[in-house]
Amino acid sequence: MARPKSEEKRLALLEAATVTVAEFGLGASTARIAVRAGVAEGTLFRYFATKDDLLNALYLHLKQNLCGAMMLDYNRAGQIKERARAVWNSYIEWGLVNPAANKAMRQLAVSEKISPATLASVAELFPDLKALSDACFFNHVFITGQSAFAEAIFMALAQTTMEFAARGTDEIAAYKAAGFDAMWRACANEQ
Amino acid sequence: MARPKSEEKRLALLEAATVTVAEFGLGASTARIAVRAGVAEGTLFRYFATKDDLLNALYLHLKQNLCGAMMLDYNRAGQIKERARAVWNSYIEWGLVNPAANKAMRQLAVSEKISPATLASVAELFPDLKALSDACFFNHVFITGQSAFAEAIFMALAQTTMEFAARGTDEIAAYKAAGFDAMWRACANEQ
Amino acid sequence: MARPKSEEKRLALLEAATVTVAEFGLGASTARIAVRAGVAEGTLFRYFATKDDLLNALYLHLKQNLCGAMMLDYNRAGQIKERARAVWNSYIEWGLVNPAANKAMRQLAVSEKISPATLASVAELFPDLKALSDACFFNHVFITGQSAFAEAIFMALAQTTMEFAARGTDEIAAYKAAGFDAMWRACANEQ
Amino acid sequence: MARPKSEEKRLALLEAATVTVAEFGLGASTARIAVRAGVAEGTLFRYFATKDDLLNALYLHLKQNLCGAMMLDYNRAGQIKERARAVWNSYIEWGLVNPAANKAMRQLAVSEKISPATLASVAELFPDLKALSDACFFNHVFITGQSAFAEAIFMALAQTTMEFAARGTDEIAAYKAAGFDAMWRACANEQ
DNA sequence: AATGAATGAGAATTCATTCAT
DNA sequence: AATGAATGAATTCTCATTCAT
Repeated sequence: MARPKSEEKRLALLEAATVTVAEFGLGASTARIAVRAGVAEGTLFRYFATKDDLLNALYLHLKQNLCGAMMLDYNRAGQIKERARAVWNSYIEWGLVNPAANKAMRQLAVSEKISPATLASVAELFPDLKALSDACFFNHVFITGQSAFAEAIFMALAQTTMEFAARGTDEIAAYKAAGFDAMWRACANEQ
Repeated sequence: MARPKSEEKRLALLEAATVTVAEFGLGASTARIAVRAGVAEGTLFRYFATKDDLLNALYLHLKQNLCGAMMLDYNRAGQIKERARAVWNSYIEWGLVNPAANKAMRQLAVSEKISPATLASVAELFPDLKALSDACFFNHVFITGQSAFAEAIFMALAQTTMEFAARGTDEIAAYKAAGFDAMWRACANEQ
Repeated sequence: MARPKSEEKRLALLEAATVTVAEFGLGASTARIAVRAGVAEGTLFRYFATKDDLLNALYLHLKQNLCGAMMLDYNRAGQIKERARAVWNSYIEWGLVNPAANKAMRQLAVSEKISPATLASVAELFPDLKALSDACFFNHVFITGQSAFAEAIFMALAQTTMEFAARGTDEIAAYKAAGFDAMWRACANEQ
Repeated sequence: MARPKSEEKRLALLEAATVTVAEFGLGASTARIAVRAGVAEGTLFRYFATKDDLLNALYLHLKQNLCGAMMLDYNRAGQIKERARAVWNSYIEWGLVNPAANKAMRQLAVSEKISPATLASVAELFPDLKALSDACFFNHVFITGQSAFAEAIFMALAQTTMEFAARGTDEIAAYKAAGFDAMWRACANEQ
């Protein structure tokens, strides 16, 4: 092989896309992304055939990052509520530490650009999370036993909490706790 | 600028912008919006100096619509929980009846286009809603007594409920009720 | 109406496209064509929605020009052979006077860009020409009575003649006559 | 440049260029040609320094193929008319059997890409053909005795015949014969 | 006041060619 | 010798905005 395609460049492009999309929205130009990644514009298209491909790859990448962060402190043997709290806290912290990633992810989530295939890949990330939500909460949220609604509530509340926590550094811990309590009251079986 | 001649055209432009933004995202071109509104390309700019002005006006317009819908059945003399439920139901229904408006509103909400001035105007809409949230719930959500966090939770849960309710016509009522209960558990003082 | 779309600009664009395509082939860029026409590049696309549309319009335009030239001296009352010769001479002369047009036309003819609709429009140009070919020659060329083959031979020989005539100014008349004789021998009923 | 290693690859590239140019025109990308030839993008440029070089080599290659085919059945001892008919038939059949080659050749012929050197090389191909045309026909076509004009007429009529013959499989023989007769009437001394 | 023609700065994407491996 | 990653100029087309009518 002549030269292997560089994983480093791929990551640089995804990273550049993250901050550029966070700053300019989905209208962020491939030119700007390429410059920020330190590669030629043509190079971007060797790694991602179209801008939409890049955006889909970016969404998956960010979700992977997020889920990875959420599972870092995860203790399978812990109490259910404490496991949930650990995941919750990791989520909030990830968002605070990676504001651009979080912002880009939200832009992508409401856009029409994410393909069903990407959504399917995302859904398969970290089955532990799914097991957690199935196992420990949400039964009374919705009768059919499907936890998708409860999961969505979890995400929505976490997102809201994150936004408020991001405003003032002092109150982060307070928002984190209050948000978790609200989520727990809203969703959990056992109070 | 002097008051533009035709309020009717202004509304036609906002309506056209709603469906066009819902369909194409914020990249929707002014030409397309103008065509859909039945006016010439240049005419749009007699009503809104720039595209950003149009988007800001659109956001305010949609929020006004939504808030108006939420207050329609509002009975100031009712029980607190029933008042909250009425507002909740109105919100969900508005989203289901106006999917394009809801979608456009969400796109605008996560974009960078909405100015602080617009956000301030939106915040002042319908003080009754603020009073309701201040008066009746949420005290235990957050210590400082500011209800902004609780309001945001209300909106986030309503939005989530709407998305699920929109999927199947059968389960609308079930989602509406389950979502309200979750919100009430999460936020209200008195269960 | 604000301003009527200028026929003058349309013609300038077609003229510019003619010489630019003659010089650079079908790869001639829209930027170059617009500059040569003295309009902004964006303007080109207000007159022709796509480059292909422009090329189709150009083909039709050139064929109209050519056919117009061929019919200029046409005397419906003349002898058949003299009518044929007049058309032949007009064709050759048009090609010599408008080498860029002739060259562009040939490029377009062998390309895949010309749509069936354009070909149909071209076929309807100047029914007199069709009548001439039907009426006066070619019966013995092909048995089925369809004159398309004979017409194609006519065009092919004229094109060939034109190329040779274009080389030296002295021999134009000689080539014109020799070419016509060859064509007449090849195609006509009555010698 | 030293002789490149693999004649096989050179031919694969020319073959790939033939079908790719037939399909996409002269805009066919070198990358596509390389892929079709089963070699890497860069490899193409080890065999042909530039795309134009490739196109020139392709033109010469196709002409050689065609001329080779035309001379296959050539019987130097035969009757003049029969020799001419054999060449004619071989030409038509080559075009029908190799439509991509024929199409690519025509695109190249009208393009600006073919250099005088290539044209000169082509002109020297198969002196037998030249001898045939000198010897046997065309004297009355043009006074100067140069047979280039007659040759061009031969080619033009053959091309036209080929196009019509390619349309319907039934009438191939009929077109072949009718085309030859027309050519013979147009060009030959002795009827 | 309304129109829509005109604009030129970008937009995404392609491509011939080079060069490190 | 062969590869294919990298490049950046060029391409077609879009678009917000202006301005003559």
